[in-house]
Amino acid sequence: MKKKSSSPTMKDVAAAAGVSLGTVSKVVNGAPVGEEYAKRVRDAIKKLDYHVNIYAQGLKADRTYTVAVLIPNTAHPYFGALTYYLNLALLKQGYRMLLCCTGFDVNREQEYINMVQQNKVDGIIGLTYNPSLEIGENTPFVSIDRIIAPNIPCVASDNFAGGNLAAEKLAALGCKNVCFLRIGSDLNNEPNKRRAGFQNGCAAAGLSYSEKILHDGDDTAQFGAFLQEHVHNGKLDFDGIFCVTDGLLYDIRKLLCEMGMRIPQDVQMIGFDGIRDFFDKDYTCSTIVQPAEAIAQTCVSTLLNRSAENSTPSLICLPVSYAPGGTTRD
Amino acid sequence: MKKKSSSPTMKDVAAAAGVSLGTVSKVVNGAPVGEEYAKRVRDAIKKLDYHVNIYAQGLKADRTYTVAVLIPNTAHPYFGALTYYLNLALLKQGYRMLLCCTGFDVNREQEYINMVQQNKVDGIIGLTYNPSLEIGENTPFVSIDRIIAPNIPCVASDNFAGGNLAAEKLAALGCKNVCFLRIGSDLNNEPNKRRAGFQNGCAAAGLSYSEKILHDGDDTAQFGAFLQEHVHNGKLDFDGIFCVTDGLLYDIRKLLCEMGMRIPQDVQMIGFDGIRDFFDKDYTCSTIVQPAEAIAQTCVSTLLNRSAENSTPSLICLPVSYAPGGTTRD
DNA sequence: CGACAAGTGTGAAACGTTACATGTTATTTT
DNA sequence: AAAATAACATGTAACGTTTCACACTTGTCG
Repeated sequence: MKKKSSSPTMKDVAAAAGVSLGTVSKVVNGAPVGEEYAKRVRDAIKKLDYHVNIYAQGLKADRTYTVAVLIPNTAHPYFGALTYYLNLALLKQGYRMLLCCTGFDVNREQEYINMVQQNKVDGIIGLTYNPSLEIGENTPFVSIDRIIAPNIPCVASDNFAGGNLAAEKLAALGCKNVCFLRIGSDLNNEPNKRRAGFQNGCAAAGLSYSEKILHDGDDTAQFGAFLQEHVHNGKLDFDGIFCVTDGLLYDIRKLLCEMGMRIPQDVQMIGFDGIRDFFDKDYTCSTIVQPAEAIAQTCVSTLLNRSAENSTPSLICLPVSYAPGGTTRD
Repeated sequence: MKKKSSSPTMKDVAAAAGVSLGTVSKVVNGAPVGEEYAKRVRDAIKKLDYHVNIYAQGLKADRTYTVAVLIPNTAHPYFGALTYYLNLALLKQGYRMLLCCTGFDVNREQEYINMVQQNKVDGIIGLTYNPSLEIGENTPFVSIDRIIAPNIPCVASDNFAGGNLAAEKLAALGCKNVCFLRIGSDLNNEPNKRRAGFQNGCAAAGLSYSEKILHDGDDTAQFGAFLQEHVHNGKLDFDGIFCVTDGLLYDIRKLLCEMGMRIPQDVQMIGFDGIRDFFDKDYTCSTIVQPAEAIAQTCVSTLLNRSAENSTPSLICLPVSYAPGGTTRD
């Protein structure tokens, strides 16, 4: 017995419409076909509920309508949001998304890239940390937040402007002594420009600047020790803190609360990312908002148009904005 | 000029090893091959850096090593974590993951299912809300948190036990008057058993029980109004609150803080899901922890072994646990 | 009126793999 | 020692598309 559930093929459509295989293919792919034939084919397609087999298509045409997305971990709200918007933008363009979570593991990043290249995806969008990633010439790649090579487009929000904006806001909110906190890799990636932007803004506004920077693998308890050192007469030396991400802000907020500091009464805090609550409504802290949806859309359009215009800029910066979220007095 | 970058094919390997195409195929697929030949083939594969073309394989073998995952929105921490662990579990089994974010849209759920079925994925893992989902007979499906049909396995954590555990913990922490808060669809899905479990636990521990339940689309401000009604002489009627998810807990906590209530001094709160902080270390609130990693692994193993043993139970419940996270006095 | 071009349908040959029927050895049985 | 039987390599026919050379129809022009 023949498989009942097997989908109809182009051959079936051709037979039903009384035309040849090639004609059906042309109709499916929008090649010029006489109206009378085209109609017969379209009717047959509808009647049989025919859909092209992407594996046959991919084999023949080297075109798979599939894009691989490399992201560290979807469990992090910002990366999760980025993934969601990438999925949406790809869907809108008729592309499927192969998700590859790298878990911040530089080896897994490379393994995934090798894997998806053999799988002949149409392109890769990656937020990676491997400083010496090897990407095949034949697979279009768009990078997020990290400049990998001159010929690989990088999409990021304007991190320098964001850092600058945080300083301006803290100054406008009455802060005098501010502090920058960061943890993360020391790569020369875009988010690390937040610090320079913040320093620039502090200098312009005449704010007193301090900082504490930890690296991957450092014990975050060092932030607690640092903050303790800066308490005098029960008061914190800083009246404003800029955290490199909202995630870090949560942790620092917890530490400060345990130290008896009130937020925003005693210290005002600004984070970076723009993470929102469960209902996607309010921001969970005062924050510099990255335009996640715009970043995702830009990645997708850059990737899909890459071959079209070969004058793609190597860095595309998208504007950030400020949103109050309870950790500042506005 | 021929495409330089095109990958080597089985034919190239066969030529390099001096054997036939079929022999290479056997080696690749683990069929019995003479050791001498096998070695020649393995060497050639390594030398040419050959990898099978999954599109040719999928076309011929109807086996694609790809699983589609339907999830509402990866931007939500719990769904994001589930996605991450699913990705990991699938990778470990050699499967690729096609991500399909449905945005809680029942129509998109159905569209995605239709799409991935035509794309001949090997199976689907879905956390869906459409009460009348149509799933083709030929595509294995494993459902999360929702019983769709008797022949479709459902993986969920033990929601009833979790609700019960929340009541036990609140009682042990000294609560007398507790309240259950929920918002969401009214589907007969597994998470909705949290309420019954909590009621059961309250009755067993002699706690006074109240509840406020909102439905999809309701204005969450109603929770604020409800809580305001239950303030007498500046004190809240409840000394313990069980929120149906951690996400809801965050919002309620924010409301209570704005009302001047201190947590956990005035009210103790327990959520459900087990969302952790940015560094995957601490819990962000006291919570009933769903074993996200175990759920993901169970989904994958159930899906991949489904045809093997056709005696798969229709509901697989995984144990939950309690974790303090600052919103209770422990 | 014959030739030529433009437009468009047709059939066959790929794409890289797997499966199955054949061949070819090497090994065992009587 | 001849025959039967393993064991395993080979070649070929699919799988469902796309593409390309070719054929056929029309219409146009000298």
